[in-house]
Amino acid sequence: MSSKAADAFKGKVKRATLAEVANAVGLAKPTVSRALNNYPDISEDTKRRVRETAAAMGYVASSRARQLQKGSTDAIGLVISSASVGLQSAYQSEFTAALAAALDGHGLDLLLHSVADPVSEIDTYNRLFQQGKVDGFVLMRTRCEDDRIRFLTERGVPFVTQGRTDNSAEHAWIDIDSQKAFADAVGFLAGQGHRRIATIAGDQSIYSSTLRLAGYREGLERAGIDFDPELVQPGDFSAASGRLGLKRLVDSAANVTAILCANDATAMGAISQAVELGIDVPSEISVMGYDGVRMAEMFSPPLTTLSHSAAECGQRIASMIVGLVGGDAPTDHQVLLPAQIIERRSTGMAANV
Amino acid sequence: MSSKAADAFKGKVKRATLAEVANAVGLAKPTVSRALNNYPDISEDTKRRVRETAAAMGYVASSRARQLQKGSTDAIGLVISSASVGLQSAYQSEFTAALAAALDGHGLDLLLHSVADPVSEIDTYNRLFQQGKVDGFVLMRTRCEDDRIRFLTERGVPFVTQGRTDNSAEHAWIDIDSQKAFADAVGFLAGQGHRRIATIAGDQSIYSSTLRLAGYREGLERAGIDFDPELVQPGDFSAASGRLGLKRLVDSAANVTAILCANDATAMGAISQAVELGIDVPSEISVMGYDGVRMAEMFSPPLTTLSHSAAECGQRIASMIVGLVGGDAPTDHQVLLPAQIIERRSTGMAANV
DNA sequence: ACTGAGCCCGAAATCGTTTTCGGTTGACTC
DNA sequence: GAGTCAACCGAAAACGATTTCGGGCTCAGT
Repeated sequence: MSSKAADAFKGKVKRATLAEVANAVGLAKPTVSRALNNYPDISEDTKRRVRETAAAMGYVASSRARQLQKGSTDAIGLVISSASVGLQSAYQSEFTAALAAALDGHGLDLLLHSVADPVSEIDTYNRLFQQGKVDGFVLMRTRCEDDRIRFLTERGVPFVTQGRTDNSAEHAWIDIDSQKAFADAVGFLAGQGHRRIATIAGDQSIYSSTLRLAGYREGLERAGIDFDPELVQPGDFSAASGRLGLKRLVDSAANVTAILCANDATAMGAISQAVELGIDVPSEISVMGYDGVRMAEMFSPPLTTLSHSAAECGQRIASMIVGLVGGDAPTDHQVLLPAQIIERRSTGMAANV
Repeated sequence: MSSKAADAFKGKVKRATLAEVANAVGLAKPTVSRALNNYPDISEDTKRRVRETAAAMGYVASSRARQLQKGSTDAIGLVISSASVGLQSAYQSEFTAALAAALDGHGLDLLLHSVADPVSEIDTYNRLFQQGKVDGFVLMRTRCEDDRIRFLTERGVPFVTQGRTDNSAEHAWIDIDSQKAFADAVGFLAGQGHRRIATIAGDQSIYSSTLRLAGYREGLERAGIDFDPELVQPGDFSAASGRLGLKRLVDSAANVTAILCANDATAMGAISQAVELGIDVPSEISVMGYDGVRMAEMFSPPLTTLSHSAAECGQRIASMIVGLVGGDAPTDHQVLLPAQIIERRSTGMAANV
């Protein structure tokens, strides 16, 4: 039964080969190859003839063979760890989709590989590249000291990170200026009369989290507000950490009137906790997110957040990686993008001063 | 500058080849190949020796060359259309992550390809397979009459769909029993005293939407409630359609006390609209979702929904596709999974009877 | 000592492209 | 009319693995 299916399958799947096309059109393989690849030393007439028969035969060049010969893959790798957030995060998946779309524009595919065990992460990068499955990588969620980056840099594997690191001078990266964004956000909240502005931070091993925190302090300083360590709650980008953070802030009776969250998920968690505690957002407490995920708009109340374009980020990364694979120096590709405040209804004027 | 980088890159990236390993260990290529692939006709001693030197040299077989010879790719394709939801939907991305993780267990990679223009969708499937970039496909969001399915079936390309279609007897699929799920949901709501139970449907060109609607009617009938077409709002799985649907239902003064939404995003949209309209959920109106996305738990109020395991779905699909690529008949792989009600706080007893 | 059976291993072909390097043509010069 | 130069095209090698086929060994059996 199943072997019959296999036979049928094999029968139908037989692709035309270059040699067959060459034979049909009465030319040699190399000629057909060059005609199809539009080489200048083939007459227009021949090209046309070749193209026609090739099309008629439904010929599509085997990328396997082509890759073997040319040495490149036309695919770039993205490894997500199923243990941690991976695509679970709305932002990550929006970004991934944008990236895939942008890569398509360059004729590249995105090879998505999930790794269960964080320990074997490096190994996966190595294998994927050594096997010749990808020409380079895109790294998400860069950590302050990121083993992956050291490893890839050492072997000269092309990659671009989304987010900087402790030694981002050395590699290609694209990042959102989250420090400025957070400073702006604090300024925005201060402008609404808030003085007791708390933050629920992200995972501090992620470099960007430290930047966001730095931006928070910078904004405070600029607004002439003293920094109060009590108003900094730890978090990990999860909605759960938002819930917990808000509860702690409320329990601490620190008179917080506004909370700046490390990302939108955290903000949503914080709000949902607030609602449960009978605290109104924004009249009693303002909550602000970061990332501008699609869902934020539909939340109740719609989330005030700092937004940046995942699409543009994807576009930029795509052309960066193309450049890198082409031999550009990593240091030639370092891009900082701005984020802007999107005011919705989770923030408002400070209540009691 | 950049050429220097390219040189450095090329220098570092030089992989060991089979011939080199063979040379180093003093054996012929085929022997080394078979030793590495653990063929029975190679002595244990030789295998060990080969493995050791291979490891020492950091040899990793080029999958390009291997694929060319063996004819298979060890990758399966997932094409998302950037125009429509794609990975934007929380459920789709959770599912994608689960799928990637499950495929990894079978030594397969997931090739993610984004297509901007829906018209070129079929063409993309064709090219990806013809080029030999993938061994098969996973299709998400199957439509009632799905061109992709006809196309792939005709050429005997292995694929499994997530969701049935009008002629799902012919192909491999996995699906959630959304019809039963919706019938159950209606029963659940009826059990809480609701009689005016509305639904905000999904895109009716998606097969599953029709099933959900059928389940809704089935549940109504079973609960002895008359079907009222006025209580069926059109939608498209978006939060926006949830907002609109709720507004329409409220405006119609149809005394709705419960709304069953096509998916979680729609439910969240409906709730956010309700809140804006000053309608309390669930005391004035109960809202129920479907899919059980992670975010639903953190919503305010936490969403009552119908949940199914994306992880299991991914697992099953992975082994199905492996079977299909191995030559199994598509009809041998058809799986229906149940969903179960997760009661949270967006639903409650009917208010005024 | 000779034969046949296993056990190991190697030579060469193969997968389907692209590249390198020439080799025909014909037109065009002087 | 020999020589030069383009313009086109083809033969063979290359990419790096796997598979097919067959050939040395060793060792037991007679």
